[in-house]
Amino acid sequence: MTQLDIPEDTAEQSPKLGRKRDHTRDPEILAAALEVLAETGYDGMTIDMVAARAKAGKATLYRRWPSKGELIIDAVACMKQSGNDYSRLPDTGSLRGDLVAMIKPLSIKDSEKKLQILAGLMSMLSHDPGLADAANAALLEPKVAANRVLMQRAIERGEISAGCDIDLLSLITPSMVAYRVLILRKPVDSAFLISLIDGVLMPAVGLGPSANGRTD
Amino acid sequence: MTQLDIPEDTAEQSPKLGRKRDHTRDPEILAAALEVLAETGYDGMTIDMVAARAKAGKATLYRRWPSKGELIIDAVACMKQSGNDYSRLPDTGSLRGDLVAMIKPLSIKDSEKKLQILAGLMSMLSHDPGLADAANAALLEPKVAANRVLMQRAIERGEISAGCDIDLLSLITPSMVAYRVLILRKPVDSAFLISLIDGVLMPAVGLGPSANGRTD
DNA sequence: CATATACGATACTCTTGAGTTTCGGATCTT
DNA sequence: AAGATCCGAAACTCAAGAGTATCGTATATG
Repeated sequence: MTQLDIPEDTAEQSPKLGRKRDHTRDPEILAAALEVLAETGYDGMTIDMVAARAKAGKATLYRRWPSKGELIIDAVACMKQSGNDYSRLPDTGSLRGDLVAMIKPLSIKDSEKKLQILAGLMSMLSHDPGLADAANAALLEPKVAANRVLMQRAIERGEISAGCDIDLLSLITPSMVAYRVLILRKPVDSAFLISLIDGVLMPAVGLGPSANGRTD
Repeated sequence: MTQLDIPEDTAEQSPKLGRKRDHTRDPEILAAALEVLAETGYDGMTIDMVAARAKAGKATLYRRWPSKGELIIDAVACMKQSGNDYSRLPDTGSLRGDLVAMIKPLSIKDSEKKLQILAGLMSMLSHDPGLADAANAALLEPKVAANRVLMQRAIERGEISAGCDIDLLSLITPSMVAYRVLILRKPVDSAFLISLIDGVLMPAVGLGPSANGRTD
């Protein structure tokens, strides 16, 4: 259990004899598992649901993964690839500009889907630390890391004080978005995110209402 | 379903004839349900577990609640009474003093227990809005409301600007504590909470590092 | 003491879902 | 075309848990 690295993706064993091809269906199956997981939660989700969603046979899933638990661990771990791409971050010259540039409808939808998956796993996180780390690494940490990089760059260019608690501040937006989506069940819009930037983050890094290039 | 008010607590019907007493066991049973819920989550929890924990028979639970779902709805709704008492809030004269005065080991333990209960319910909140509202009202909103009152008083005494987004700021501590407990699974200590107060909340309300009575 | 009621324990039914097996058909290799 | 292998569908086994029913007991009333 709790094997989180993904040793096989494509081209797993040596293709010996006449068979169609290797586990090419894996991506569809894992995507189907994530969809069902987001919709019904881990306990509500059944293997038959995943198989039907992927238009695959239940036996196919069990030929590939030993159990339901391993399947979802694999599915969550594989999320690190899919979803939003945080490898090329905006660089507008100001921290506020960078943070605002991160607000995109696609990014919001991606966050909401990831949070639904997280909600489906939540009750297991306390009992399986490995799954908790994997879920965090795949679902939340990418966004947190992006925030951290933007703030670190702002420190390096002398825009904000080096005394800021970057590790703390980079968690604020993700945690507030999670609260709003999962608990309050309100939509996340750019107005909410701008409020966080201007009402919380900018003051916290020492850039008060008059210390930046806002036009409002 | 989703009947959230609690019409009976003690003295429910007219005691007609010779029976021991009415549903005096209700509090123990509901407390047991909350314990099991926090430990195993809604789906992992069984009626037998709750009955055993409360040293009651399974039939007793079904004589009192029609289903497992109704039992936990009742249990969550009844949490509004128990737990920390936010009716008498500190009044130290300064917002920072009030916020710091709210930090107590007992309050932290209470929050962590409530968050475990929340985690156990999380996957159902998307499918049952009534349960989501009840869980929020019982588990998180009391603390949020307390924060809001403290900030509102700071506005009224002229300590902070009336332009602060109090409804937003009062969510920061709860959401960050939830993130830390449920996702990062790190302990909540006073150092973390002080960091939030001094590194996030105070700057956001316009009380920078030199504008308050801190001695550090 | 007699009676009625609520309780705890336990045995029971019934549904659901995890995991297994079987089988016919499709596809790739040779 | 022949053979080997993988796949999807569906029938199957098995365990667990929700909810029900029964029974002996304890207790309060009268």
